[in-house]
Amino acid sequence: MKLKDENKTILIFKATLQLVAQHGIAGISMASIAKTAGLGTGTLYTYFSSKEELVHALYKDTKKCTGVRLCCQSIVNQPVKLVFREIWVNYLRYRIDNYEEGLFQHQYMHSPYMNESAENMALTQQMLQSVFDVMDRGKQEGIIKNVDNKLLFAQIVGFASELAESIHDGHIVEKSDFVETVFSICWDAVKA
Amino acid sequence: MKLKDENKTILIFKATLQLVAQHGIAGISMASIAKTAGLGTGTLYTYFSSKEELVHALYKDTKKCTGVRLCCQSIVNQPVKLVFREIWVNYLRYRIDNYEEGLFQHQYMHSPYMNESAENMALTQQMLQSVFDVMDRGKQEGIIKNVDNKLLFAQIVGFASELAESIHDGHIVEKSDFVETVFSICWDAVKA
Amino acid sequence: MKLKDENKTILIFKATLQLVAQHGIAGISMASIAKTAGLGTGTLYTYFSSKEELVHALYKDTKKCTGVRLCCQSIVNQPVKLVFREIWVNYLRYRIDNYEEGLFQHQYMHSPYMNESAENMALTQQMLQSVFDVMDRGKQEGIIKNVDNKLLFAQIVGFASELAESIHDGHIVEKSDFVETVFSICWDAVKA
Amino acid sequence: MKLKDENKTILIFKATLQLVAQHGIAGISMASIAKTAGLGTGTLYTYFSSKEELVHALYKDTKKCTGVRLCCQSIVNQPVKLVFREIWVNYLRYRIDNYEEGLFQHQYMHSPYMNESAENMALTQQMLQSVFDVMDRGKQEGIIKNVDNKLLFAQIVGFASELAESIHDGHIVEKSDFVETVFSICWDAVKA
DNA sequence: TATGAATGAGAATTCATTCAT
DNA sequence: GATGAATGAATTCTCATTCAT
Repeated sequence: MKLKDENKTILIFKATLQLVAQHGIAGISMASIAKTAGLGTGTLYTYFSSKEELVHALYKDTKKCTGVRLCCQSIVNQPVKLVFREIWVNYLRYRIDNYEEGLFQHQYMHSPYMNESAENMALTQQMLQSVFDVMDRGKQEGIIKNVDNKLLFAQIVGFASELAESIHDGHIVEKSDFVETVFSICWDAVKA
Repeated sequence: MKLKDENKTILIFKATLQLVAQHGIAGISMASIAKTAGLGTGTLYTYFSSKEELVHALYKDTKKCTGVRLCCQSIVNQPVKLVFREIWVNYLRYRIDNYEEGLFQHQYMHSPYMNESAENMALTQQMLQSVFDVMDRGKQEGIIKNVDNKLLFAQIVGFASELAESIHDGHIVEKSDFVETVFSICWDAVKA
Repeated sequence: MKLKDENKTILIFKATLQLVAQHGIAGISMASIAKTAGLGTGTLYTYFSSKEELVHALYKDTKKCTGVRLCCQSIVNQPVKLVFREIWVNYLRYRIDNYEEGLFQHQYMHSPYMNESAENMALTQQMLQSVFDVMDRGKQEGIIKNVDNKLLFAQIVGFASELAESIHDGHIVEKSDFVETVFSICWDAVKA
Repeated sequence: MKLKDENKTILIFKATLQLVAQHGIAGISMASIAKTAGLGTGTLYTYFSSKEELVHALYKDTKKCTGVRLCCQSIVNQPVKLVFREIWVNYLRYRIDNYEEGLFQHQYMHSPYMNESAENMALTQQMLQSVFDVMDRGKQEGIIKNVDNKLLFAQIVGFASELAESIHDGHIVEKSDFVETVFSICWDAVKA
């Protein structure tokens, strides 16, 4: 008896992300996913009961990864700017290196699949909180602008997203001082 | 594209944007566009020879609008910060008020339709240039960071996009000092 | 503009009945129905939203026909035996001449489609009542067995069904005195 | 069909009959049979080389049982009415108590599986003959209608079938005098 | 020109059967 | 021998496009 292969789930996820990056969420078909993953079409249904379920599961999976990347407990007590830098650069790195996931998440949220279940909402919220915590500490110390966290958050996320996209599209090329430069822009935006 | 009735073209564009906002570019069908526009399916083919052409035409149309909004010739000789503010706030306003168009453009660029014809490339470039011009002037005057324009551009576009999206999703609510606050963040990011 | 063609519904029903007679309810596919009806597969969905709906609609349609055949208002005041004979022979004729419909109804009732909606239940009940009425009159007149109507009904329906089936299968061949003979059997069964 | 475990064959037959009763012959899948029987899908193929073979084997099996029930050699020399009653009541009992088998047989005969092999034909014929023999004796004794045996047979089989079905569906409820009553109807139908 | 019924290619999904364990 | 994961052909259903009215 063959056992269900955890590995295959990853294979399917990878194939799906790749196809979404290439053709958008509109451009994926179960047939193309199966082919890309090197599986039979029927096999997909051993792991996911429908295309919809596959997409939802993938969203949850990538979202989980995003969260994990941002939360860096180890340095949480360091100076605000350092923590902030650590978090943001981590996030930026993640968005650049996992462009496909970011794109998928964005497309998912504006797709017929969008359903942002309570569960997924919670994941997002938890990710947000760790950033808000640092911001609040920065405000108390008077080194971060005293404005709605959400506005600051929009700035840092939007900037990172746009950078990742531009790099992916070849409009921006990473140079040696890239991280230094973009973080200085980011920090100036949020600092008091 | 025979322009039998300019009015109907607008009707079709509006219906398409609305549907893309609701269900993503993956979720539109000629039937649903026709129904939403209050037309027969066959009628769409009087105005566009195919679904693809419709989507491309819509992209070109919204892109043209974006460009028009950003280029404010009248004040081009005012102080850099003023011009910059004018351009960015205009853009932000546009992204907020025409959330559907922004979303459509983003989905288009990462979809099977993406074909970013030479013509569309030129449109984008032209839009960019007007912003780059101001930035260059600001650099000469020493009031804007002396870094790659594309990085600064990523910041202002990414921020505006994220704000528009957050407002649309109800995560951020516009208050009286909204524009003031977000522009101060934006300016701090780019200023020297 | 082409108008929806009532004729096509009949075409589809006929094709379906024919295929059910040939291969059973298990043996019908939308493709085969379309082909038999001389239509495109997609066309079926203009008339019925799903295979299931098609099957339900056909059941309702054939059931309605059955009811109409049995109710012969014109002779309802004639002597019991005459009315009874009229009804039963009509029914028998119907079952023989519309073997496909009878088979379909039977298969429907024992199929994944079986859902016997309240509406369909009502149709059946109404058909039953007209027979029960004659039986009751016959009992009052002392010429029909004083037993549960349902038992007598089982006899006349079961006999007719079996005859229709045997004729269809070629096991029984109708001779000149066929109706006379089978009705005498039927009447002896129910008469007091 | 390797008979590795006679027990499993029965398990499979039972599961199949149950599923056919629930969902019709159209509604059975190897997966559902395996699940209902508490076996793996692959296991079915140890006992039957294909779904088709399984269905044919089941038909043969139930048909064999039917035959056995009807042939009651012990009383074959008793008075005609007694023998006839014995056979018919046996058959009725069988149809009521094994409703699933009767339904399966009927669906089988009008399904894509219907192939009524020579072998199965012979089984049916043999069953018929034992009934025809009694009828012929009854005719000689002048106590049974002198009409084509097949017509009389249609009556007794059709009646029993309909009764079994009505009881199964809850339309008829067996009371203490049930057998007495229905046999009197049946006998009146065939008696001279 | 406007319409929506008709079409069939293509997408999602099911399922009999095979095969590795 | 028993199992259930893997497979792909077949099935249901969707949808861009055509065409009769």
